[in-house]
Amino acid sequence: MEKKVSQAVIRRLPRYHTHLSELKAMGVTKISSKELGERMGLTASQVRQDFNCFGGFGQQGYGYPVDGLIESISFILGLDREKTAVIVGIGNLGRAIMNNFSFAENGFKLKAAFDTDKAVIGTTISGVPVYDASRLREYCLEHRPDVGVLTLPQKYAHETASILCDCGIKGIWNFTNTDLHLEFDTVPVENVHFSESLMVLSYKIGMGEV
Amino acid sequence: MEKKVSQAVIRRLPRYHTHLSELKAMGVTKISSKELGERMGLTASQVRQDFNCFGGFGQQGYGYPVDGLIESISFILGLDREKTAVIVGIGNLGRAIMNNFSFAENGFKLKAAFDTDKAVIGTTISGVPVYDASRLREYCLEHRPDVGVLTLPQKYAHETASILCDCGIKGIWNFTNTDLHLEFDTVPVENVHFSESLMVLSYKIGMGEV
DNA sequence: TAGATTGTTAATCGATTAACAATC
DNA sequence: TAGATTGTTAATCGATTAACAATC
Repeated sequence: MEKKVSQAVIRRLPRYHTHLSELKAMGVTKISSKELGERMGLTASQVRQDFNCFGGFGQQGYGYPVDGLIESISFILGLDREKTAVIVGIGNLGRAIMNNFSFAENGFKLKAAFDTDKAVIGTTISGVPVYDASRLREYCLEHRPDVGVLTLPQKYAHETASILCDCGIKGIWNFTNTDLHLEFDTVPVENVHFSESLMVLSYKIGMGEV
Repeated sequence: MEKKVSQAVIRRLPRYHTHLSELKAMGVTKISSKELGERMGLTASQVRQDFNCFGGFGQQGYGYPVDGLIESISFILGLDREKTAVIVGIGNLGRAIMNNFSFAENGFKLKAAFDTDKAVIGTTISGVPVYDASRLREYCLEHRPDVGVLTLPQKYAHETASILCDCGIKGIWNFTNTDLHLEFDTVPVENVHFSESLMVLSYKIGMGEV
């Protein structure tokens, strides 16, 4: 937080977090920028530059404490703060996320799900109640969730995002294969676009590039 | 293909493809770098630089033909080539991808699925046969799929990736929340890490940044 | 022709890498 | 102390933006 942290660094922070957590699970307590860099495919220099964005945490001659680093990164990313979320669209993907994804690991609590299918409305999935999608606005105005997860068909993405924004949502996690950015540009959107990812893989295969 | 295309450009190509396809569906046949840039949140200059990586396609005074651009990008990304894939792990996520994701739109044909659950082995999901995971190596050696999709539990990710690489897989589409890059660095890996994405959103929310 | 917009070169900006003194 | 590794500055590299002549 001391210095300005660039987008490029922010995008790497989750990877550091994942790798450091893995190291911690293996019982590693200290690591050098060189070792960590090798593990992640970064230069030692870059690792040190990145970590220095949020204050020197290393010890000259020894390296960085794994635990301290994880805590630091968690703080920067806001993983240690309690946040709430709702999910809209309980098809296969929505269900997959509700059943398998650990919101808790990132400090999120999934409070409610919404769908239009009468068969699921009123039920509970992984302990989360499913409501009628027509009640989304009402619910959000009352409970003020922080994040909306969009796992619904693309054609409903914009109107739903619009409702969420109206209700003061703080961020949108967008799984529909369309860009929301510009229409609602005061609300941060994080996209998970399967299709774009597979297109990049298609390119990499063709070129034999890594 | 004429000039070297940088990683940054490649990452933008799928977005151009998506936006141009949307425009085409709306009946737009020509677009200027300025308009397209505004739509996507890029400068006109950047759009022109990007397109010029693979040969000038615009017409001075008029703009770019939407169709020609889509074709060009499809060619660069290799979307027009027929590719095959297998998916390993038919939990909620695997099933979601099999049922909802259009491999065909990206030129892929999903040929087989693998799982360890006796209840699904021998069945068919969205027209794709499900085989016993123990037969993965045998299948791949015989059919030589281009891409392996990993939607299985993290702890099996590495051994499975290892088998796929042994069998000459050309690329891995990795949905497990772990990095495969370095262990198999001759095979391109494209990661879809939900957790990393949500962490970035968590950061954006905290900072109020877009 | 006049207006618009590209293709392309030059200028700027930012991110990565290298180097090294500070210090544990 | 000697060895190792950080913190940090300087150098390099690459990507984005600006500018403008070419031309449809």
